[in-house]
Amino acid sequence: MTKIPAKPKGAAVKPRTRIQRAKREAILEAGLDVFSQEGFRGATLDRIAKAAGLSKPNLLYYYPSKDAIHEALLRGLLDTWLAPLGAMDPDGDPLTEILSYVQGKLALSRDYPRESRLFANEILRGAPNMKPMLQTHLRQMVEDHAAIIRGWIDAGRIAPVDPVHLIFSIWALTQHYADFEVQVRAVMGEDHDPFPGAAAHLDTLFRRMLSPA
Amino acid sequence: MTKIPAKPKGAAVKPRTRIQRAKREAILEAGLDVFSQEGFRGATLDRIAKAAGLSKPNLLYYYPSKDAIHEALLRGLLDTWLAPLGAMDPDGDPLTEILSYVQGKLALSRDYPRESRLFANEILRGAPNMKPMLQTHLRQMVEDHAAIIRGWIDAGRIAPVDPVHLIFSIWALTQHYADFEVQVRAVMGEDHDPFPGAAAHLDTLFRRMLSPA
DNA sequence: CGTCCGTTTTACCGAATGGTCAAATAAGAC
DNA sequence: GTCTTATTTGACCATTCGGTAAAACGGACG
Repeated sequence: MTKIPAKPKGAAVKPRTRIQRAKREAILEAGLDVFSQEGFRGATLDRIAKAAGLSKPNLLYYYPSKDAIHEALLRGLLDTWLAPLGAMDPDGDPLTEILSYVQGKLALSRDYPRESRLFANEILRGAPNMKPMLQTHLRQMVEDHAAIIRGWIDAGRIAPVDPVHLIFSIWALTQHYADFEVQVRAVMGEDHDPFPGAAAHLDTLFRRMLSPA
Repeated sequence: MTKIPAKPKGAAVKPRTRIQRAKREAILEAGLDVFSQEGFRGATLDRIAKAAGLSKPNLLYYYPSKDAIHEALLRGLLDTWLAPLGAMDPDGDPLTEILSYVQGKLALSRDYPRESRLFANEILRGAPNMKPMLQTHLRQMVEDHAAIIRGWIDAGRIAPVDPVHLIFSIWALTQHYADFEVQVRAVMGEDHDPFPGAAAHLDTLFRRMLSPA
């Protein structure tokens, strides 16, 4: 890489080199581990640094503060966590659309439990860093989906339900298997994988609730 | 109160006087506030003491450590949180039994959201202080209830479902309105009370899922 | 070689935190 | 009033925490 002029000197503002990108990625990975387990206040820079294989000052060379790491992770949640929410085709078969959304969300809980717990921790604290986003972005998303669902109901294609509470139900039921994994495993046994059973159960649940009378 | 011989000198071991009981109660109340909002690590003795109207050393006179307060609160959860679980009459009408259990649990979320969030925080951290209890007490409770439900299913009195996942569903759906209250309010609007709608929705949901075919 | 520049480390700082101690202060019991 | 015991307080401590400063390192390029 040849010398680039006008290189902003405020070290590590945007990931330029592959190395920087990799280290910042490692830090986010470590931060996700620690924040999702311990919550924001419980997480320490030392633990994150150690988990990322860096010294604390070195970590702070890439991210200027603990808050910065946390906020970067929360911003990342928008992609990993809320993007799959964007998929509900008003022209598709209602039950199929909803059921596959449910299964997709359940798969997220299985494959990205740390992200789910990070989000849960943030909400539990009162969402100090996400409230504006929830009140705008998420709210809009819910309203859009609710409108679609309401359309299906009005057309008699699924049984009538409150669309907003239906969406809450999907979130609650799927995220439960990530956020309360410890409880689920304590009840079902440590070696028992709860997800296949959960997938079948949720399919049954929503199918029966929504099948038109 | 006359002199009691062999009075254990390790100050404030068990609440003897009315005053002691009141102060310990105030501390638990303050601790519930702070722990449920901030999580274990986020809660500080200073904040708890201030919320309880005491100085920090005075607080530590009644409870020997931060852990002691936290553990006392978690022990208390068994009564406030899991006791209403004890009520499912195998000889009652299945749907009525389950639906009233659901409504009872939802009322808990409405009336004791701090307890729900305290529990959620503990589970999210991996339940370091409750795991043994979950694996014994709670597991047993779930198995007992599952057996009752399975009996109802075998008798054809409700539609077949996985009883354990059914119980998880009830917990997830009801606790969601306490633990994710901020999100619910952000989506529905701050002034909108979600609980009436939730009650109706959950009644519909479980009724449709469980009504025999 | 030296120099430049991004990176890493060592040493450190001030504030916060969980907790202690001993002295001061209520609060009965007699 | 006085003795005893329970309670409260202020001063303090060791550790941890988030963060800083500056020096040392290391590779790319002339």
